[in-house]
Amino acid sequence: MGNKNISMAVIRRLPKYYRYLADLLSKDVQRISSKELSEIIGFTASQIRQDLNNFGGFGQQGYGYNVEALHKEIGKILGLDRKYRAILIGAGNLGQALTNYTGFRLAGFETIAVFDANPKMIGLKIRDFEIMDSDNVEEFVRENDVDIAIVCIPKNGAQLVADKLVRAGIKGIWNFAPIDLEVPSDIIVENVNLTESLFTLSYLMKENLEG
Amino acid sequence: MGNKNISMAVIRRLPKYYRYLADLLSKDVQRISSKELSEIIGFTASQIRQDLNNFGGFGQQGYGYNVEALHKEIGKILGLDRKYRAILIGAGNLGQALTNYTGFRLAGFETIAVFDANPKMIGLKIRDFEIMDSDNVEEFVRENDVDIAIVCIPKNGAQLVADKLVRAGIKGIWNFAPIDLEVPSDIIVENVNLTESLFTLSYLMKENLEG
DNA sequence: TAGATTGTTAATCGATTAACAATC
DNA sequence: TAGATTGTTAATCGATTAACAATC
Repeated sequence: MGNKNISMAVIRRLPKYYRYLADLLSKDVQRISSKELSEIIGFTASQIRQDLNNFGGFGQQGYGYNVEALHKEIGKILGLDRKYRAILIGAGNLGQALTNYTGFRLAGFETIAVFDANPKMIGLKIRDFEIMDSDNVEEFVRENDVDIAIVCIPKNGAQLVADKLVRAGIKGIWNFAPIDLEVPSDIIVENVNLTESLFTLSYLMKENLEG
Repeated sequence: MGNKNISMAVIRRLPKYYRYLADLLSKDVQRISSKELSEIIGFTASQIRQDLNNFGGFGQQGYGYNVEALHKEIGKILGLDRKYRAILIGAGNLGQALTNYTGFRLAGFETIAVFDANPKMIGLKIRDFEIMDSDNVEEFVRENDVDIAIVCIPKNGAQLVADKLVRAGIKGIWNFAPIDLEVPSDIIVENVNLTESLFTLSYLMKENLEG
């Protein structure tokens, strides 16, 4: 049962709800009204109620929301109760950082292999992973149950790797290459584009300095 | 002369225009119409014309846009012709990756110092930088001309560091800590929240699998 | 019960798209 | 000139906010 059309604007607010609810939970806050939450999270109370009601009536009139229950519900909505098997492609600086990134496991993602195209890297170890040859990634995805690929390679090779992954049956890509990958519409791509973020910062800095 | 109110939606599309125009330029394409650009970038032609006209009339009726000129103009709008002096705080995996990230210099950002709180890290070298003690960051910002700080530390210490930076007169923060920093409204904060990105991917994967 | 706060409908606002006169 | 395409105004669409009846 996929949900009726939830807009990306709503979806991208969900992790924020989850995070603020976890904070409240760690402070032993039992319940919270949309008004109180609005004050700490910075969305309007109205928006909070609208957002949550896309997924169900989690609150109670006159009471508000139970923090623990809501936190758990949003976790479920985000799919954090699931396990996804991931491979990482591109064991450069960023790739290594992500391999060691613990938030990854907390979200239910488990890295099962690491690949690189550089012969000097192949065979070296990152955490428990012996770096494998990128040439074998298609075969590996075919023969193992891989849900997502984390793509951390320069933009030149990225589309080619994406094509391989798609052929091998990958379901999602967490893409750090500064390029818009072209994939069939049933493959999920979530981009983290540091260049775009940096350019945005540059723009805002410039505007701010000029007044 | 700051621009009339440009929405964030428009601003976040600018880096994409810049990137696609660079691609066209590298393919020696001289001119392009909003319709042609729309086909490769995936925005509507109407939106492209609206977006660009926020900043000036860069096109010519009956002709379209000169690729090189437009690319250059957007670079200027993004402030890529400027120099910003940056420090990096938190020399862990991600911090090291960013220190070595070349796109950074291409955008006009120059790293001038690297800090870490871990005594075992202090004194070690990353690229040309001897890692300095985070305790000295406030003093350093005060005494040197620092425009932005790249914050790559765990969320616990992040607000405290941000407070120090603000006191010392920082103008912008590129924030990788998974927390919403509270800073005065004249300080620019650009967030890169890997956890939120990952949770979004998890949500979309789940929805996709469930149909 | 009275007070509080949700869930939900209606109103507003802003962003996107369509249309077309201006003009190269 | 005729054709193409912009710049810009108007129309549409979608997202946010306001309002309030339902109800705990």
